Amino acid sequence: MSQRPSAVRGVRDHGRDGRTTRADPRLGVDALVPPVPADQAGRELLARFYRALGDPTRLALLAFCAEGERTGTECVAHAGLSQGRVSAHLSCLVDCGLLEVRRVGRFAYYQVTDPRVCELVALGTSVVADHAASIAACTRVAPDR
Amino acid sequence: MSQRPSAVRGVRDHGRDGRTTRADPRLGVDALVPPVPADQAGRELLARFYRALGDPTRLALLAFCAEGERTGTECVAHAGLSQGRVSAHLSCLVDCGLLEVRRVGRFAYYQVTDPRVCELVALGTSVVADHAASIAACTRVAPDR
DNA sequence: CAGAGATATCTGCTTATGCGGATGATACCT
DNA sequence: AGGTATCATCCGCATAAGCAGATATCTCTG
Repeated sequence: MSQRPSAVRGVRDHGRDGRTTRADPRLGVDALVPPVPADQAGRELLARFYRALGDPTRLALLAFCAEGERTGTECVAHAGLSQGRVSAHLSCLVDCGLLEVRRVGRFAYYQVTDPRVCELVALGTSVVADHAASIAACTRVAPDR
Repeated sequence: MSQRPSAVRGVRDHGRDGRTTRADPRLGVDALVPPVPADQAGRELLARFYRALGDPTRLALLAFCAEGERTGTECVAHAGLSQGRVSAHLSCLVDCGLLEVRRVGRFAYYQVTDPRVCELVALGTSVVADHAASIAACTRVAPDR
């Protein structure tokens, strides 16, 4: 079946079969393991949350609504898409906890209020800045057709 | 065209037309605006990055490779999917800066090394914990067909 | 109450993305 | 060299998810 990679081949030895582990002192204790849910359902939820951030239109709306409260109509004008589509995007962002909505009469005021959302975006932006070229080249999982 | 929402209607007045803004003292200065790129191309990159996190299989692989270096074959066994698919997932994660790969002979050792990745996952998990029900209900943007 | 504006939802279409399985390219072992 | 294991890429297929446009609701104004 699957072979064990044969140990240490001239590369610096740092573990039983030449591999680093979290116990490896080179990595330090603060390089924590990400708290990804162990159950499939939890991972599906987390994945769905990240997918909500995985659309350029929603990111633009998020930035727009971070500057202050915005009505749906203002968001439509800003996004330049159909009213129905923008409404759906906004609902999605609210459902995922990325945006809050305050309803007054026939108006809906959207705004980013959770500071974690800003941190999340800041971290993402930071990583992207370091890998822009390869991310641009990554045609995701499916080949570029 | 679009009406201006008429100002202040009994609700607490906190702005020109009853809306909060980032200048609103209630929000404080540390409630920063998320640094979403102003250009469409930059947002597309950032969105693509988040989409890489938006798949339960990739999240599972990320967690698996955070515990220490893992070979491709080990990842295949852990994910329980076809070898080709897992390989593509891993390449995607590497391209997006979420995973690093070290190649030795015919083996590829994958591992999470960037602490920002862990922070990113921790933040996401935290927000998801507060909105689990509505995220589960959010059939994304497309209606549930 | 009738008309207009603001939102949300539904329909049908198109593209993106996940999947298995085949194929190909290397590296390792005997 | 020949056989096998590891990993990457390609193919065709099925579903997810984005989009515009049409309605459907509800609210406000006159």
